[in-house]
Amino acid sequence: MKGSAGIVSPEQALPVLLRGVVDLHVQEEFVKKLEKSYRTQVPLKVKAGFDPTSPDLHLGHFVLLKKLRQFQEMGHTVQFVIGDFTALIGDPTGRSEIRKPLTPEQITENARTYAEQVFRILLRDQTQVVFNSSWMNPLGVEGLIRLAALQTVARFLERDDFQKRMSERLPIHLHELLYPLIQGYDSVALLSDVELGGSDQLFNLLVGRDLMRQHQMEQQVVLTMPLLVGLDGEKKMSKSLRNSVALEDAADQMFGRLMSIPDALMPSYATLLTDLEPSSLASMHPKEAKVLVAKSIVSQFHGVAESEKATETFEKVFSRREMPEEMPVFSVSRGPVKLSSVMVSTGAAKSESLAKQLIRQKAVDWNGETVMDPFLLVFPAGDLLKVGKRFYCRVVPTET
RNA sequence: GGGGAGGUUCCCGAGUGGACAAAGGGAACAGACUGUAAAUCUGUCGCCGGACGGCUUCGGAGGUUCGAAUCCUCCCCUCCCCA
Repeated sequence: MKGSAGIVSPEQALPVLLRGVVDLHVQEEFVKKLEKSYRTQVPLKVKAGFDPTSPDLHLGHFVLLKKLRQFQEMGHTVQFVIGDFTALIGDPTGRSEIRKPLTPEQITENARTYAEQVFRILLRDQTQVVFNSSWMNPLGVEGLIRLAALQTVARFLERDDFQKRMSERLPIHLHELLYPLIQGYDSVALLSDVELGGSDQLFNLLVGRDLMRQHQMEQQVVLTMPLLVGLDGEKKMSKSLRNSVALEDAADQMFGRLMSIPDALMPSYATLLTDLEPSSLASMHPKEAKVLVAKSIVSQFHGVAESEKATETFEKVFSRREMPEEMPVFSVSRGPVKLSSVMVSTGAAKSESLAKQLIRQKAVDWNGETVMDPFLLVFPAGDLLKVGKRFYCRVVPTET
């Protein structure tokens, strides 16, 4: 399935490439580009930008990455833009948050970890990683002003996140208006054929089209993907809302977190994160369907074997409430020690007060028995500690 | 530049001299029930401690008070109207 086996025909490519897509501007142009590319066997340049604002990518990003990967499998090239320049601004899309500017060190560091994570999914030889500072810096103030002259304030304020902020009397900073301009200019600099983004990016992406036209270039086709709803079932997935699943998560953890999504999320997860047919899942028991989806997602990151194993562990630990086969081992002073302090040193609780609180809530098991005494003293010798539903470990005395 | 409104704990949002670590809601965490779903019920929810108590919070810095989130002064930030 992978590799540069040439460009695939539009008939074959379209159903895959359009799966899950929200907006497509403009269908005819897209088909035309695909046809031309097929005819000439020159890959399309498919751009997607990422702000190096947070170092951890999650499944929300994966929606886009997966789509990019599909383009690659159809023979096209990805332009992976790291918005190191744009990061100075922070995308105003969405909320009222005003982002703090990142230091250059943070940006470089984030960009580096990005690459690591991204190439779990994207094909290296069909990916061009670029930093937008490399053309934004040379542009200079004068260039920026010329760019700004191409768009109007009315148009930039018309987008509904700004409208909303205005009606809620929240600040809009001048530089935020510049954001779409810069993102759009990336497309000019890169001569992109297609730009992909979240559906909330539509405005930014369309500005790209506009700027290209104003630069007498062939306009990019714009394609948006839905925003993945987070584990809470309400808000979009984001790390700061703590409703996300990180691409770096271990198989077990990833599987478990996916099993906790509300049923209502299933169809969209299936469509956007797997190649499963959502309609075929509808007739299944919701839990079975969820297992299938979770397994399929996990296998894309950890392989089939690992995802099978994660499924089994999950069934064992949570459905049958048995102990997992593998668990971390911590060594602690040989005792007598307060259980509460053991909990702190194993990371099960942040402080002894909190640990005792958990004990009072009957959340702590020591060797399979619920602990009732917050002041229990223990003599660790390979004992089993369980805190809450998820924390398991074995505690051994330190050697010396 | 002029006039008005406002900045409270993770978020929203009460509180206008003591009973305030600060109502209420949300989020989060834990327990019951389950399919680690949803819904529901219960508990916890600034930090620390063998729980009495101690320490740090209400934009910032000072001040007045026995005592301030609440009063005064200066500063910073935001919103609205006018120019």
